[in-house]
Amino acid sequence: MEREYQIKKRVTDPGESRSGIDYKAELNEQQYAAVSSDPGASLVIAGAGSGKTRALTYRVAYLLDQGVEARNILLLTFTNKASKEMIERVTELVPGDISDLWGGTFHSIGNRILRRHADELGFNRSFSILDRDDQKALLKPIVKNAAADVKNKRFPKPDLLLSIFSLVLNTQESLEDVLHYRYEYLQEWEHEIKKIYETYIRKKKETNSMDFDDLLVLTLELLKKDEDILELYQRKFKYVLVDEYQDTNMVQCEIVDLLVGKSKNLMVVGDDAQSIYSWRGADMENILHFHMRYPSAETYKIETNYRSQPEILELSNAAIAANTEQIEKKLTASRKGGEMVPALLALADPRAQADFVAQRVQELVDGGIEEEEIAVLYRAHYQSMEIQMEFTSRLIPFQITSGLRFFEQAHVKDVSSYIRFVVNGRDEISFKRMALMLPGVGDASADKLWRSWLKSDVGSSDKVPQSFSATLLDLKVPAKAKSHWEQMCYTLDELVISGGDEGVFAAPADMIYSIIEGVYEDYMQSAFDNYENRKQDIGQLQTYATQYTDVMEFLAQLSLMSNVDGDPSQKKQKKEEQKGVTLSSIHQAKGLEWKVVFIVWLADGMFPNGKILESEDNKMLEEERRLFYVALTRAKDQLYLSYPMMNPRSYSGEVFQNPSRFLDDFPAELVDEWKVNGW
DNA sequence: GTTCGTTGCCTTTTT
DNA sequence: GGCAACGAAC
Repeated sequence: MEREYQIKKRVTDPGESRSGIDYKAELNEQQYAAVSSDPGASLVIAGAGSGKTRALTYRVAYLLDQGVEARNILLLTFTNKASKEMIERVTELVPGDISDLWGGTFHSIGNRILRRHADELGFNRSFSILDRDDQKALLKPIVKNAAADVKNKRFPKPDLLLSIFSLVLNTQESLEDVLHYRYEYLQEWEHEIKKIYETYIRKKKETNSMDFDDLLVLTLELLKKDEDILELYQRKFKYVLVDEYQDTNMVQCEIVDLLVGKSKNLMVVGDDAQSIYSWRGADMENILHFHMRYPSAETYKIETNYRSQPEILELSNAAIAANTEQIEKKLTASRKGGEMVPALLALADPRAQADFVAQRVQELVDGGIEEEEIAVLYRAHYQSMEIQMEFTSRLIPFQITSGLRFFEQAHVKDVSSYIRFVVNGRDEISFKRMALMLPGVGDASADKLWRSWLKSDVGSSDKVPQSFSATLLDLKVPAKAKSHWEQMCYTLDELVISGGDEGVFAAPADMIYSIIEGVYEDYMQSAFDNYENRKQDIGQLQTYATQYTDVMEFLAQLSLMSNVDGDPSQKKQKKEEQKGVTLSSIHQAKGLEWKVVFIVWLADGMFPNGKILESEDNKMLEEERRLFYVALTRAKDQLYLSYPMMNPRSYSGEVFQNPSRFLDDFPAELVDEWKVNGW
């Protein structure tokens, strides 16, 4: 017998909120308007330091208070760090459990969706994720084998090719157009590049691997292709919120539009003045023309800056005013001024600049400012060299958001290659990485081994094998490698627990243990001079892995999480409260703030970047200026702008440098010029 | 086929 | 000044 039964939605009294938050009291008028806006589409333009994150987190709380269920909310952010922070803050705000809320970066949400439906796209659910290094490893042999002219010295390097491919995917332009409009000087190779591109795509499929761009592009493809799946997610995500909307690209924008569907309950938050990712395909048009896609959208502006001294804000506003393309808004300071006028310093050379920064930092610290409240920002990582050296010799503690991420270090990738291969038997890159660690095995032998593996019954099946050694031990390896090879095979066996007709994966942390004991410790000792440090890193990786029971989730996390966002050492760092002065690229400093900020290398050709000046592309120069704006608006109390007048190491031969043209964009009286040692 | 040493090249920003 | 690509010897 059937019986109709309905679960009724609990009705909440509109006057009383479940969390007990007094929204009107805790938010300013503009914030409140945005947070309490009606369902439907809304565009929130939130200036630097205006409490953007606050608005977004309160919006989520507000929705929950309105009776919206957590599992019906999707919160898209730009970095893992931002998503973590927001979810933590929402958890503090509302009483209920919000673990059902989907929050994360576009890439991680894409990964989550693709893991469920990869087979629809010709992939297996255990697909590997390729980082830049893996991509290069995959692409290199393709370029080598490509016909004709690739031997030519001027033929683009794999790195450049990958950037081009990435742009193609992220802008959804054709390869021909990208070459034509952005890389005119490469057009003569169009035919070869196209062939390489096609082979690269095919190879990714063959090896059951996706690169970062695929996580977006294939998600979009899936949603476009399969109406049922699209509907499933449209029904699930009744409310979609997007942070840093000014930095979304075509693909991300389309994904959002599709997911939002007919309900159109979408809130996007951003600041066009802080759009700094166009080189990654980000398109400011998305935010500038939001109302064209959502004609009924309400626009909210949040224009009170709580962060900076008025002197700093005034300077920032003046600096960005030189840009033509922007949404009109006027940021006003809520803070009182008078502490300090921003300083401008011309130093003799990079060493003198480092000297100045270090000495000033010491004075500030002696004056009672904590090191954690100070940051040194620069355009490119290599510009931090002299400062690192100076800080080190003066024993000033610092933490650096370096170019290399924790998970991208060779030894971490070595260890994970064993796991990746076991999980995804078609992962050629990982297999070869393992093989190349054996003595006497080079590219050629690795390739041979790989092909024999593929031909074997086990290797050609998508099932998880119960034993690797049963197949791999039969393969021919160079005599030198024999004993190591056997050891490796038995180690791989340990990563799988034999179950019914298919193997079952061991826990990630146990896998790492087996790998260290079985093969990697020996290898590490022979291959690296700083063996001890690396061993510690691997130990950290192992500790980190204990949080995970699902290997695939663990691997995805390794690929998607960057160092800055939250590497495994973060727990340790938290104990020490992120010790030291921060050295960071401006891109990575986005969304953060410090009491004291130094911006260094403000010389033409360094910042703005020389390549951009050469290109004479005004759009790119404007983006560069926005980057400068982002840097300026990180400062709360004190701001120091400096540049070296000479750069002896400049490889362009230009030893003397001009001050950055951005310094001409504001009236001179907005800064104090500090004269150092009579210069 | 692999490894090691030399030359010559080029330096942005990241999920 | 670092790394990739190339060429020469094991």
